[in-house]
Amino acid sequence: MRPQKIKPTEAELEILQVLWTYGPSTVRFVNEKLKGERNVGYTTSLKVMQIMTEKGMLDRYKESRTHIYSALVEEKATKIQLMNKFVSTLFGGSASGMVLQALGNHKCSTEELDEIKKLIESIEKQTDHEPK
Amino acid sequence: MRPQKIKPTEAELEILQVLWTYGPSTVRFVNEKLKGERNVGYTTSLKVMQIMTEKGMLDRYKESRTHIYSALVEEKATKIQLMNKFVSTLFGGSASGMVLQALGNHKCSTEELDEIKKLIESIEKQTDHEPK
DNA sequence: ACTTAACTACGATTATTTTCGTAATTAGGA
DNA sequence: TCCTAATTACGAAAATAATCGTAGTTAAGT
Repeated sequence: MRPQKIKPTEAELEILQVLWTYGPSTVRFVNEKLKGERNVGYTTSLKVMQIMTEKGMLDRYKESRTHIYSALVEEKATKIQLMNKFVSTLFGGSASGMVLQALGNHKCSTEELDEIKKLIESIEKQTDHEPK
Repeated sequence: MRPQKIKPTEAELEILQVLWTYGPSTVRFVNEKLKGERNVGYTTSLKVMQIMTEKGMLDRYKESRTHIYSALVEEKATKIQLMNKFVSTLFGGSASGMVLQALGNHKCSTEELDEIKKLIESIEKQTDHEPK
């Protein structure tokens, strides 16, 4: 009953990331951004984006000679799904297990840590008042 | 300068997960576990494990007619590396960003949340006393 | 109208990963 | 010892992903 199985490849994910961050963009723009990270040809990006469009991950419209592409798959839903898979494969489905690992091995600012604490407290409060 | 680049494929990761969880195992055992999740043939598992051995991810020794395989790549280090990549691709390198997302969309027990809080506090304490 | 630069379409190649069939090997029981 | 069932080795096909060259198209400026 779920909307659809979203399973972007590595290359597709990079492109989605650009579109999510900057909004609807041309192939040229996306490719420039990707080239900031690694070496990738223009037609390579073009091809992947065409395939993504076929798959229904992207939409596009023509503006003058170029196409403007935009993401059809939603950022939040996609990340949640990828994280679910990640957590289930590597941490036996335990989100807290992953969180402990993540916090233990990344530098976080005090502000970030505070934000997490706040979230935890709000979750705990909810649980108290609405025990389901 | 790092030991090596660990980049297990999906199938390899599943196998590592079994070996990490249950310790040194036969192909038969690993394959049974995998079949609990999805359909996969015996020789398929065998082949992947042979390849992993070639790559140096697994070691094995012969016991009677069967081989006993064990993971050579360390569980913690591997997970950390995979998480780093995951966080950097999907959350712009912000671990706290991922944590917020994870906590917001998974069910965690009160105990788990408390454990996370404890960790955060201990990190904050460290930062206070050893400002680097 | 012509030229040019940018863009798209598309096929094809390469690389990687996953899968499995088949033959050879081996140990244990009849 | 011989048969059988389990196991390994190996090659190769199938599936998936990533890459790029080339040809054709288009619009903008001259």
